Amino acid sequence: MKLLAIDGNSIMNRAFYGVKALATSKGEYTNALTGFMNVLLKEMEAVKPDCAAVAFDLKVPTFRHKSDPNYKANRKGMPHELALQMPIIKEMLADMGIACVSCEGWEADDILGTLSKLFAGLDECFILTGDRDSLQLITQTCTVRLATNKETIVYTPERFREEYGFEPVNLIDFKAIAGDSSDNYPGVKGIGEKTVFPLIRKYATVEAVYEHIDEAELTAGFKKKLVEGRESAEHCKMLATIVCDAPIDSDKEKYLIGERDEEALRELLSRLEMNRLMQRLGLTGAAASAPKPVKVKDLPPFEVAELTEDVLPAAPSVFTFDGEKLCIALDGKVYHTADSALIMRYFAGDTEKRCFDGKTAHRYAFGQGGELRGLTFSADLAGYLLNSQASDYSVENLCLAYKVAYRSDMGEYADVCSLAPLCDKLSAELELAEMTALYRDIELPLCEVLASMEFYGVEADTEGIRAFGVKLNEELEKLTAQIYEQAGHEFNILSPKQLGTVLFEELKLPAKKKTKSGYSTNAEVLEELSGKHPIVPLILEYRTLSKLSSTYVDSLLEQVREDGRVHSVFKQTETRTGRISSTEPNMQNIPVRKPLGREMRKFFRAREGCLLVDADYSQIELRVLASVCGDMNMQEAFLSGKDIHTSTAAQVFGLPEDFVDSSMRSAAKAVNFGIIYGIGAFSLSKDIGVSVAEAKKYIKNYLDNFSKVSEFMDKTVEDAKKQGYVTTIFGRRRYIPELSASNRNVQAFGKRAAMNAPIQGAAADIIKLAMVKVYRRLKAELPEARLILQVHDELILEVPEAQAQAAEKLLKEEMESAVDLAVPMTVDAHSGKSWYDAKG
DNA sequence: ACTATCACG
DNA sequence: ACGTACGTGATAGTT
Repeated sequence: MKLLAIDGNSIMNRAFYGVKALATSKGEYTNALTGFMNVLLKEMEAVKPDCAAVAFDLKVPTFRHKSDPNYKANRKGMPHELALQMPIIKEMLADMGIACVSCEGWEADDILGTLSKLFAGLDECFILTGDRDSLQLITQTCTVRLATNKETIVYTPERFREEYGFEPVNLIDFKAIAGDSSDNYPGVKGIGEKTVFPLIRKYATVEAVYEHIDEAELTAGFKKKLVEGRESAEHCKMLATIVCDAPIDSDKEKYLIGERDEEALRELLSRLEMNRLMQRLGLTGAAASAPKPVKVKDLPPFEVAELTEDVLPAAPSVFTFDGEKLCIALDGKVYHTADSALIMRYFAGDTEKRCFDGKTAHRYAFGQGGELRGLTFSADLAGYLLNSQASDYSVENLCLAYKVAYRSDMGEYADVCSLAPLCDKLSAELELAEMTALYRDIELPLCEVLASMEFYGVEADTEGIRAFGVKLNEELEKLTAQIYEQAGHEFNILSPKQLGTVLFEELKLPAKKKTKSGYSTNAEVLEELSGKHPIVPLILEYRTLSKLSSTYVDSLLEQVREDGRVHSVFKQTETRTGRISSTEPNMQNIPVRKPLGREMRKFFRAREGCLLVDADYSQIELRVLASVCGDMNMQEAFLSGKDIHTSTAAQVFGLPEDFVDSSMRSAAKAVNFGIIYGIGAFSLSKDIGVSVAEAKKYIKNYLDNFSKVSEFMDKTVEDAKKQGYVTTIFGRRRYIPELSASNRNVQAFGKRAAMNAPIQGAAADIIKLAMVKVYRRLKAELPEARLILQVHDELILEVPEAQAQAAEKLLKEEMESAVDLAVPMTVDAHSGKSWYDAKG
């Protein structure tokens, strides 16, 4: 028989620290559970055992209070966030038919040892742990599978010998002398691994080492220490030895993997919102042969029929649409059709509709020269507003998360059949979370705007791009030759590994080892090295050009459609802050900061007879901050139309504005950015090239001058801790589970995210609202003008030349008046034939 | 699938 | 003692 024996504590611990903070919408922690199950399933797949057992320590983690005298003693134990997940994993394992073994007074290690003895001989045993202690258990039939952050290392006796140079069983002798800080036994003081390796390789055991201590090749000092530490070594050998006779059940049959209790598992995983795992276990979806939850089984099935002219709904209905096939659910019946004329008849009707993925339906309607009317709900958008950090807003997942029966019994119509109760539930949740207005007035109408932007796209000058690419490639070839010459040989310049070897080993440039896998060669490092060797600037140049060539020339050309335009996809449920994102291609990161890259923007242009009208908010995030924190000093700068960075510099440096020079202004600019991002002195100092102490002074001066900003940040973090989320002025939420993590860095990140979200999020709300308003006014007043792009604080229209001026005025007006805050939302607008020209 | 890098706001 | 600013997407190299 094959046994997979798992060190439950060790793997849970690894999973807890290795998997980012995860929690359910109710705040229940799930990261260790997720990590554990991922490893478990992977190992089951690899080992294919008949038996399995998970060993746990029985030291029950207690929830001691600070006033408890034992509090300190417990501090090094398990963090609460992990402790809370321990009983759950046991329940989960039980539901999976896997035995959990623990034993009063015995550690998980000992249980593993005992199991390995039980399954010795004709059986095979695989021990899964994250702890190298167990390597002593390796035998011909017992393999240790060591879980690391990346992969599982399989330790056979051969593999162990290769690495350590002695037999697995002598690991205890090694540790007895070298000690083990994590298990807290000292070994022999003053003797480390380096000294012990040759000793154990030669003599194998502690006893033998002392027997031959006179002939050993050791300095007198080491010998003395060894002799003095003899007692400790012998004691530690006992501590290091895993005991193999724990009183556990010795009936092998008891460890056979049993049947899963699918019902219980489904309920547990669904409560924990571990949807991917459910899928992996085949507990959801039409494909699952598992018995359906009673709820669904008892519901009456929908009658399925082809949609025809005479059954076009006159009453409110729900629909799904995948780009070809329309499915409508109404009164316990599902109607479906792929007939575009019929689909458009349905879409054009004013009757109330609720759906999933309204953007796709809208875009299809535009493609057919019509429109979708009467849409009052799109479930994906509601799911996104309720929890912007979920990764999947499918109907199935939403049903799971909001406890609505998913009608998997209806096969391909499962989504549409589940949709009406799901929308009801989501509407109620939006109301509870006070996001109905945000939903109704911004998010839902925006999906039509985005559909329109995707449908119209933006014209791309393929000839121009091609020619630009040719020029780049000529330059790249020259650079390649020069770089090879400087290096003395050919290599792959884009390989960080090879480049690192060339720069830091062959050319002996000073390295700061930064990344996990080797030398860091990013632009920041290379900039510093720029004067030290002529190859460095060549490489920087090569990187720049090759980025332009691969990302912005080659791949862009592939994305231009037959109509000569690129139709980016604008994702509305992607970011945690409320921004939209852009893909295929990403039109929100087209180069602009450096002159050469900026040239790219000449290739995005208005179609014949049109101009592009471009408008962007000036300092929208700082204006939002000034407004929401109520700092009159900061507001004054915006109200009087001052340059905010100069004004900030004057205050931070305590000088009149006339005395602020450009380096002071740019330092102040960095401080302003830092404030928005949740400032840290270290990063600020790195950014502007001053000492950390100096940076600290800047920050203190800033916060002293703008005291309301400081108060706002503190209060925001407080609120986030109390409620679990922060909100924007429009009520958009972002949950910050990281704030209750035990890891300090994770917590620090949570704080910064909490400070940033109300600002970045409000700016996103504002431009989204502006987009809806601009879209509506254009439709009414300048129907030939199109909103075609959004770049976070910037909107771009394509407008017939004669109407460009009017459009520019309209655009500026609507953007500036989208919200009424304590400071003006100033907008700069320009027109031009290309994006380059229109950017001003 | 992950890492390093770099493009944008 | 330790790590280091918010939010994205695309590419090429590496595992």
